[in-house]
Amino acid sequence: MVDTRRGPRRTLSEQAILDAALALLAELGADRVSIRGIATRVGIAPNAVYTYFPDKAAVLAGVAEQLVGRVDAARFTGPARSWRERAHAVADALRAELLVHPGAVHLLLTSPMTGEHATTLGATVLAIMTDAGLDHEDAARAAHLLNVHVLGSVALTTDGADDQFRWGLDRLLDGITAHTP
Amino acid sequence: MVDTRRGPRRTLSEQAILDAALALLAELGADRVSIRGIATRVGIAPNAVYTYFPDKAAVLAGVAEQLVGRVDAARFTGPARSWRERAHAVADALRAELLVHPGAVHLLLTSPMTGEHATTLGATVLAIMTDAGLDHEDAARAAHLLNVHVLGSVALTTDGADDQFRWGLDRLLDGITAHTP
DNA sequence: ACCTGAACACCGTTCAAGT
DNA sequence: ACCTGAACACCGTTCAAGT
Repeated sequence: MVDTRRGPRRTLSEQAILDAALALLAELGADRVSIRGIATRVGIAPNAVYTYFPDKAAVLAGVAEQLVGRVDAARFTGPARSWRERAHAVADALRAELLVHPGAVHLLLTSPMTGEHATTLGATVLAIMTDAGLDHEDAARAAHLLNVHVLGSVALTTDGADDQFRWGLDRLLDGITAHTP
Repeated sequence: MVDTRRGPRRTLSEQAILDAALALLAELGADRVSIRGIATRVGIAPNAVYTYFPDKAAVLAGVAEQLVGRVDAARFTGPARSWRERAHAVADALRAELLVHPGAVHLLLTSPMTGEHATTLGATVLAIMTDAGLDHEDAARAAHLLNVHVLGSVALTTDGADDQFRWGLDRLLDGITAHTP
């Protein structure tokens, strides 16, 4: 029994679209996330998706935002732990989030991350690097470097490879430490 | 005047397919490289491409191989320059190659790099890291780390951002240096 | 082996129209 | 504003058949 009535049903929202996209991502992988698949899942015609998002890229950007939003940035603020411990922790948390969604990395590597969650997480990492003793400019570069390492590592390794990730992260943080005054 | 005859024409090869794919990549971007587009460009029916490659993924893997083959690995071997200079040089060369082909990075991040060119370039970077004084296991990790940095940086930055790339690379090499006995 | 023609099962997106 | 139906311009891939 498919509802074929037209007009608002007041049962949908942007979030419902994103939830469907995330479910598709988890079940079928990144290359199988389609507008038509999302539409079927939420029970509307394919083109009705365009009521909520301007195009597919916007949907995928929303999914990416959703994913980075799942890592709780607040856990890595404040001087309770050393900057290095916190850097390790954010990197691990983001990586773990990406590993559970196969192909999700490519979304983050493609979509320009300008959303709210991405911004706050970026600010958190920036604060960590500032705590490390870097000036504003270097802190921004270090934050970007950490991001590159996390996303690059996940994208480039098929299996787990925890060891290689952590080894690289430690070299990277050593290099940053050596650069502080 | 389109040739509609069937049978071998002896005018095509795997290389011709890859050349067409590379041209499409340069002209239209990565998401516009299609089997049908390649077929049109070389003047055959779309399905005739499957005579040369088993599927699209194989074509894209071939393109990725072609691209890494363009960086001349031999230029970075031997003890003429220090390991650090050579590490800088390979990283720059690979990055430069990826920057001229928009979207090419995603090919390297997606296709498993098992080709001949990829293998020799990997061996070259491994040798550089061995020259740095690392044992076999750490040299492999350092080589992978460099790869992650180059591909991650290119994928994650829209504009040039030479500065950020080099800064990160220097931190990374500092960290590796500090880890040598 | 190398090719064509036709088809299958998909895509993203647009347009006109209904509520 | 939110939705449907139909269409447009594409995809990758397979199958049968011709040379």
